Amino acid sequence: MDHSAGIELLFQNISKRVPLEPQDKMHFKDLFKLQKFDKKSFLFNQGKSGEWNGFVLTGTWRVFHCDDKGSEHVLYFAFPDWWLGDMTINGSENTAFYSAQTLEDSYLMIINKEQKEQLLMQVPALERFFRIITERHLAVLQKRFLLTISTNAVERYKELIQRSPGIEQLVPQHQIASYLGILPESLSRMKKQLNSKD
Amino acid sequence: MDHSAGIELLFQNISKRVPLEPQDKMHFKDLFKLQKFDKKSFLFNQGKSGEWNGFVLTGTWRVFHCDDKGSEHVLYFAFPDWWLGDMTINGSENTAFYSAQTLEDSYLMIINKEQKEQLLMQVPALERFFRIITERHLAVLQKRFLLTISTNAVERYKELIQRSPGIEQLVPQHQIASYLGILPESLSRMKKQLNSKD
DNA sequence: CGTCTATTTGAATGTACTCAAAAGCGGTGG
DNA sequence: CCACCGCTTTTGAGTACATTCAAATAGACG
Repeated sequence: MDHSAGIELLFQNISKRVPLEPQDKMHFKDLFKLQKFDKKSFLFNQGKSGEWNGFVLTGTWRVFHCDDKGSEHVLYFAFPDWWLGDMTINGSENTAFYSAQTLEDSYLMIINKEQKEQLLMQVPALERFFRIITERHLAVLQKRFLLTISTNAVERYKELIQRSPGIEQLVPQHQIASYLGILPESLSRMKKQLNSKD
Repeated sequence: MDHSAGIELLFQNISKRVPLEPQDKMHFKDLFKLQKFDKKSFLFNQGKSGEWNGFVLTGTWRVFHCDDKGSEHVLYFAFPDWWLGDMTINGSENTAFYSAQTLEDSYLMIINKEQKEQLLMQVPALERFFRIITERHLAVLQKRFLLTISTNAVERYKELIQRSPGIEQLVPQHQIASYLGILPESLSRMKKQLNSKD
């Protein structure tokens, strides 16, 4: 994986939503950096600066928040071709509310938040792109939220493995439990129940 | 309340996030329509077209989804100076996933989704505006989601009345229960408990 | 005043949590 | 190659929180 291959994947990802002119591509060619992340390293870290956004080239990531009681809650997983970012308004302090950690060695295209802001000013197509994908993220989370308050963990588990088949090969079970909003013990019991019904 | 007063409020709302040129204002002056909604009427309706976005001038709204079992779940309430819209990707069918209903007589500035898309193309500042407020909505929902999976209903109730003091005077209790993701009976019991502890 | 809806109260049930401990699994060093 | 360590998953018993179903009370609106 090298820089120009990463830029090309990034370009393809954006082109799925908005048309990009060659001069637009020139603009972000230099602003995005390729970076390798070792397993278990962080792109941003709760309570710290959180000034980087990333586009996943390879590897699986988890974005999570650690609450006052010390429990971690997975907000989402990110796979190749996904975007990673913390868009928190964390009061006056400008610290991240979430942490992003790789589950395995990973390559990202990363960009500084300030530079991203500048880039969006210069390239209206990108502003449009991020408006569109943010709307999609919001729509997805709205449905997940409704699913969470209207059904039990069994339904949420079924929905997840249907929506993301193969996720159980990529992500350890206790983190899937965290994503579903339940404890690892509960997920284990649940799966036992489901298997016994075959 | 007349059209130019509505446009003025809308202009002020947008100006809080992005600078607007006089010619930008000219652009949407005619695209936004003032409309009065009687109590209990809808801006968009689950399963139907859902082609209107709105900006609340007066009145309180609820946006909710009705699940397969027939239960309604409040996604959010909207007050004056808030935006209303359904941004669902509902598969191939282009129908709304949510309904928006007024709790009282209300005035909105409304715009057709197609016209809005055109407007965003023409006015980059507006594209930027909607990117920013969508990010904020996402950030708010992320926190609400985490609160929902990490705490019990008492904590969520306390958080709500702290964040929106006076909401209990505007919204009936069973709809607050729905927003919290619990049944009206549970909220009633909860409040009794809380009162007995004073 | 009567009807319709919202709220309260009660008893029984279900779902997931807590605390505790055992079993499984993967990686590392001897 | 095996033994050990740390981490993940499983299992168990008891508990907390919110639901279900049912009925009574209170409030709002015409």
